[in-house]
Amino acid sequence: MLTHSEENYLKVIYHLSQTEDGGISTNAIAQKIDTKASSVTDMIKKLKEKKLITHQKYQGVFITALGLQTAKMIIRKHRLWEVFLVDKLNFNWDEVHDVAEELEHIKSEKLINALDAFLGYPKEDPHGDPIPNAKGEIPYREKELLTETEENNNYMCVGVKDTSAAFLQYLDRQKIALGSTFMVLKHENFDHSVTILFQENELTLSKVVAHNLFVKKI
Amino acid sequence: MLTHSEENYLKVIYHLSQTEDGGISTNAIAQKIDTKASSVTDMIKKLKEKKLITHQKYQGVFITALGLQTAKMIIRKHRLWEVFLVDKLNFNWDEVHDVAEELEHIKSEKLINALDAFLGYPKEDPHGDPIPNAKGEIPYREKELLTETEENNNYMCVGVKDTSAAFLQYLDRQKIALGSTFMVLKHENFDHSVTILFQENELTLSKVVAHNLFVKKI
DNA sequence: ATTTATTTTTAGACAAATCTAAAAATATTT
DNA sequence: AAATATTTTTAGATTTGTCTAAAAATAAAT
Repeated sequence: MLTHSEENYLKVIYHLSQTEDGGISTNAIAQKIDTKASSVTDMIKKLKEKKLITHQKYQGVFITALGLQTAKMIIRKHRLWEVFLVDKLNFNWDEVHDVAEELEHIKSEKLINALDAFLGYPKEDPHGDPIPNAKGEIPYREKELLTETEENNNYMCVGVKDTSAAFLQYLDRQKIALGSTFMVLKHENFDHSVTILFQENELTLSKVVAHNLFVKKI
Repeated sequence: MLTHSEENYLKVIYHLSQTEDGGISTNAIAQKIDTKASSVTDMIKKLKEKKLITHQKYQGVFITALGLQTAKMIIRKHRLWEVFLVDKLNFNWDEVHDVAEELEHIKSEKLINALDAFLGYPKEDPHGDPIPNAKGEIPYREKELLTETEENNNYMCVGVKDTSAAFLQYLDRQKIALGSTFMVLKHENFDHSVTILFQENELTLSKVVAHNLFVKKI
């Protein structure tokens, strides 16, 4: 049985493991959790003790198979709760993160599986991130960043990389939501902005925006 | 902002205040929380510091107006989550307590009010306990213990005093649920058992059972 | 009204999760 | 390859919530 704090660390280590190849550094974890490196070192000992990660001094952290499975179950809970908040309680997608961050620590397998069924076994959360099933399997969905797209092709928005309220609210103002479709007109070499044809209007998205929007060719 | 532990203590103090007249003793709290009197003394200092209770050494604890309102909001959350678990996730009424005990600490007013609306502003939880509204008002419902009833009158089961899984499962086996109706046939002087006519059968309930069933004359 | 019993509080300790400051190990630079 | 910089760990302190054991206050009983 893990504490809230242990679960938070494990989740961050899992996410970092997705993009990093080697071990995860103490500093990388500290930065994500917004804590001091010394606190991370302490927590590493606890997670290692519980066989969720491997670690040797001054080398990075590696997540174990047990850690991986455990992390996926936490992420499963987080994302299912997000779906609940949006689909059932009419939260906006920029309002769900903090509450889901609390709800993900509720310990009841029956609860989360019943919630999954109640929601109709959703495959993705409100930000387009995949929801692990009860076994920990993560559904794959084709997607690429808007920055990687080809001109004169049609795409559908299927996810966001940055899930900050600021970015999501920006998308709201542009009327861009998951499921929105558009044609990519032009990649601007100069500033890497992307101009799209969306709802009969030309819309230019900055490099930062384009680099945080996941799309799929249609 | 209160910790989980502070909220648990406050809730217990609230419940004890409902039945006790004078101040709530350290020991009474310790027994309910299943902890040591010294731990209670420590926590009393914290709750007093936060103006949720008043207390002077060796005298009992009294809950303040602020403490009362805070406690009601915790109970509101607990009971609304119980309704959610039973109505939406098909939990049985004997399975909801522990999970609701965790869920009640989730801190989001928006969440709880949205949940309330989603559930259709229920007045009572699955055990027949009243749910405080967003203002903290508690709907009153007429009820009495089965032990207090009159023979040859009809009653409806409207609540349980003991919410333990053991008692609730006993009621399940007898097919007694909230809303069940029956006629009280006989109060046995000898052992204070109560015989009722329920679903065309005579059923004798022990004093313990009868003393934990809330009913309403119909 | 003393003595005895119970309750409550205090004092000191411990585990969990954090911090600061300093030491140790590793990386980087010239 | 030595000097410098960065990262990581250790050591010791703090806060929260708990505990045990002893002291203090209150309640009960003879």
